Amino acid sequence: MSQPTMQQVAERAGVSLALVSLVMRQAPNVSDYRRQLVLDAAEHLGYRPNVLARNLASRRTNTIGVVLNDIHNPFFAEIIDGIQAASDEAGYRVLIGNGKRSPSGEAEMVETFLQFRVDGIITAGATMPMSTIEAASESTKMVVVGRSSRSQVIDSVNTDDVTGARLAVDYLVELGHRRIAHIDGGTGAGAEARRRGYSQAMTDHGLSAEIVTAGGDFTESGGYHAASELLNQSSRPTAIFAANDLSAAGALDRIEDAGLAVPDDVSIVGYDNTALAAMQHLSLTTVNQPRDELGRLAVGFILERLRDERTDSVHHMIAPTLVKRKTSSRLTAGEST
Amino acid sequence: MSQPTMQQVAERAGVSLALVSLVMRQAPNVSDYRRQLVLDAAEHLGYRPNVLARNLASRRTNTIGVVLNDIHNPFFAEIIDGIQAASDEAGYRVLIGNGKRSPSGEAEMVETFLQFRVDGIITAGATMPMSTIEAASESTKMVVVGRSSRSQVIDSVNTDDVTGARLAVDYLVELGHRRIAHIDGGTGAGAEARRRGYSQAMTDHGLSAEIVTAGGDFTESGGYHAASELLNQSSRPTAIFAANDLSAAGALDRIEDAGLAVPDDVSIVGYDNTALAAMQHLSLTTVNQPRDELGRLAVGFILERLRDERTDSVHHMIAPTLVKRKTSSRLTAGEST
DNA sequence: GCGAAAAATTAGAGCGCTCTAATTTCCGAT
DNA sequence: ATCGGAAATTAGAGCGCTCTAATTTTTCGC
Repeated sequence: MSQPTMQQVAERAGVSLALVSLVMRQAPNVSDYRRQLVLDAAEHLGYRPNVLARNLASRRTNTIGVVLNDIHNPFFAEIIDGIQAASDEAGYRVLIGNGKRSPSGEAEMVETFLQFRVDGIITAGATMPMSTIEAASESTKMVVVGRSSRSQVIDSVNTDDVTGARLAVDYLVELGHRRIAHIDGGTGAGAEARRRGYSQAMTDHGLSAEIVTAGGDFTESGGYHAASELLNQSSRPTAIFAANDLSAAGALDRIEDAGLAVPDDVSIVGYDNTALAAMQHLSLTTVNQPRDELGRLAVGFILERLRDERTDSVHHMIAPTLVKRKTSSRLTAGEST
Repeated sequence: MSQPTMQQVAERAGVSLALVSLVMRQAPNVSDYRRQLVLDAAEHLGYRPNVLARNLASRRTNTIGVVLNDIHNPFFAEIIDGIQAASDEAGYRVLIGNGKRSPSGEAEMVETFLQFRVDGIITAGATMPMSTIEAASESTKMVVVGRSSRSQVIDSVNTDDVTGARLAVDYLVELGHRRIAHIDGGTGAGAEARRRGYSQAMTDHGLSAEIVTAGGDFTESGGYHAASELLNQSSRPTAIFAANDLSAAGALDRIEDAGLAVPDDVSIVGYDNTALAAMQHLSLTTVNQPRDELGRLAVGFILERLRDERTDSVHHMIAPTLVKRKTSSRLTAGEST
């Protein structure tokens, strides 16, 4: 399992170690003749640069680490696309870590990436304490995606969740709904803001008495159980605004289990506009977050910092939009009873 | 951004570099007194081991890399759980790479992991040439998951796809279906075997004349388009066996778009039994692959090799099972016309 | 054909850690 | 006190690469 080293390549090519290094780093000022000698020797030996040694010596890894709160949540997986596209363009490789939906799981992945000395870390939907993230920022460039932040040191990219939640509520009210319940995201990233947007919007519409929140956790089963709770109430809601698509899907399941129809008996609005929501079979009305753009911007912020183009923190907030699909409809007479 | 080193910790603790190294590696034979001195100094300085240097010197990374064919496919994401659980137990960290559904994307991730000198690589649903994988196995321990292999050097873990496909066809035939079409997985991992199992089963049931395969690619949109193709045929199938859940979901969408009902007009069976299929709203009849077990076994194989407990290759094949849900039903008189 | 500047190549000192071998310290037994 | 072996600690040589400074070779104007 021992691999050929630069030294061996150098010997075979009859040049110095340093020249091989220059060739491997695509440096200019290497004659075509020698370059070819080196490349041939490397090829022949099956030489593969040892990134560990290279990074140790150069103090750069050309790698961006991405810590996903939950690899099973399509929202996070979709952010990866934008991250990868932007990283590819910039010549950075991306490594992914799964936080297993727990703050400690996320923190461990951050620690792993720090030990690998990655050039930057993007956390998507992080639930770990901001202090953990700020501490990490002393060692590498950190960007938080999908979680609001007013940190003086950490950059962030996210959509305006308060507005997003309002969008959902406004729309449901417009459809005639009044008993609009919310399945929240618990301690998940963005959950608090969405909860707040929901409450504010309800209050603005004079529906503060109708505010009902069931505890979810951004998972399908969480949504399922929260919906159970809502259905067991004396006056069940005619509409549910779920904090993300996954829990909206869970709620949908529960409602259908109860023999009720969506949207005829209950309207549902999700959040994120993941591929899941777009499936025509589900066709979930939801609040769109531009995942690809979120990912691209996050990479951009890291690159800016790596190039020392900026040192003060930036908080980029994107306006969400509502995507109307088939899980929402005008309140009918029968429903309101 | 410069980090404290062992040297600095040693100076602050008033001990040698070597002693700090011993403490960091949890070596025995270090007095409690000195150990505490070192730990305090490390704590105070915010010392964090440099994995690059450690790995370079020790020639081990304690890391397993996982290359997913497609991070958006829940089947692969679910395999991660088993991999992570088993790795955690063994004290290995796991890093994930996304192959972006392309052989070259996968190969690049393998190369990245090799350059990082990970101790082992698990490829899930790999579509890259076996030769690429075998080449990589000269540098690290490789395991292939979800793709059959009879390689003399690479270990593999997968379910018996031929049998799985038969299970699906047998069941549909049992329900009275004869015009059973297949949406395949194109060049995806396992696609060939499932296609073969489908054909064999159809033939065994005397239905070789009914064999119809539409080209898919393991994605939702692929399933959607393949279903279009099938619906446009003169005699449309009464049942569709899709090569995975994602394409089954796509087919479902297309069928509903056409104003047909599932399962009343067309029965659908998927493959993988991902969380997607289990969603009650979809409730997809499908062939179960034990994702968690696949992941755990894969890690186990790597560990065995790392411990030099085995050098000859192992091909572990798990028997799939059928999970009957709501997208399949007995053929009714109306359908067969 | 000569000297100076430009281009190409190389020597060598790290990067931060591990690990073997050597050294020092500690202890109980004599 | 003294000795031997076990326990604890340390010196120092790498691991495979980068990068600055120095050296050698080439190029070109006159």
